[in-house]
Amino acid sequence: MDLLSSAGGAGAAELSEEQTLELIELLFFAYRDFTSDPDEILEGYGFGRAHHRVVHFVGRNPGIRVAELLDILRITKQSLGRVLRELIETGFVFQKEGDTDRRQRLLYLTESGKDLAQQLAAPQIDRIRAALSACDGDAHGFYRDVLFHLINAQDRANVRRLIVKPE
Amino acid sequence: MDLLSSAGGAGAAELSEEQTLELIELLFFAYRDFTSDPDEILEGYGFGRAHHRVVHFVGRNPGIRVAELLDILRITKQSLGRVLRELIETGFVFQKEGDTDRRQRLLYLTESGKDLAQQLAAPQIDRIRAALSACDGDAHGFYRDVLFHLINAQDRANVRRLIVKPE
DNA sequence: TAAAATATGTCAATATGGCTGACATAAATT
DNA sequence: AATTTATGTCAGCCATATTGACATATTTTA
Repeated sequence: MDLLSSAGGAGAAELSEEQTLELIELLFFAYRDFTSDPDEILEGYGFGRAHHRVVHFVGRNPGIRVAELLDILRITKQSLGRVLRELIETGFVFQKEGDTDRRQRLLYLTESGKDLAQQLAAPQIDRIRAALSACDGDAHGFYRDVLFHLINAQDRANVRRLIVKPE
Repeated sequence: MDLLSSAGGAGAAELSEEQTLELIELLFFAYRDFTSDPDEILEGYGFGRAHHRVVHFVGRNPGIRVAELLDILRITKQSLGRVLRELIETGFVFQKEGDTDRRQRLLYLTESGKDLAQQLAAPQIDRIRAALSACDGDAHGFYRDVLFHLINAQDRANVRRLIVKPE
């Protein structure tokens, strides 16, 4: 084992500032291009990135409460309100009263909403698969672990619970 | 704090749609938190994320041309114009006429600009170092390679040239 | 040299997606 | 019965992006 290894990782010394800045920039460029495909599709519907996020998370979490969506997106209910109203008016999302708590407005995608979600996800899925195919070994595992640890420590448990779906 | 058991490998089969969707969501959450630290700092200056991007890329590429900055940010010159003007008026950026081409307005950070860039980068550097320390082995290399391959293929050479600095 | 292309800047109008603050309603909890 | 919670909405504001048109200076080209 390397004598200079850091405590947390398994043998990796701390990155230089230069190396870290490269990663900062790579994340910017990757995110820029990653969002560009759905952005083009959304234009055809008169929607923006905010609609994409709502459609995505409602699609992945049918029956999600408004409060939870707000916590995911970290925006105000006023901001979400407009986007949600548009998605409901145009028939991509619908609301259902909560079973146990009738104050809740549980959110679901309509069939059109599911189609849209799939259409938006497709190019991103392709892009990720292509990127991982171009990398060696367990790139998937490492990529996933690094992203996970970039999330605020106090939010990681919530995120894991949210994204990992039981079979 | 491991997320999932990882069983990838070289020449591994394509990721399932479910696995890919998890990566899509992780990128969203990682980016959300990654940008939150500088966002707070920027507020104190009355700046936004657009100012951050300009300060960052001018700081990393002293003497960058406006056209190249536009290509990096993928925004219109009108959008850049306002942000750039504010940064110049407040003394964080200055322009210099190009040596060979006097139409060019080469961009540089002032000392205040360098301070600001460093201040904005610091929490992101810390966050990346902490994330990589929490991961095994060559997480850095894999993370870097995946991000690189998420970039549009036709842009990768440009990005590499831009982010890798000669010693 | 004149014409065209390039690098940059700016004015005006518009759209999206955030924000704060205030207030309202219905339903659950205390 | 009073309070809290979950949600919605009105109004106004701000930041950041857009398109289109036009201006200026400079370089390149025919």
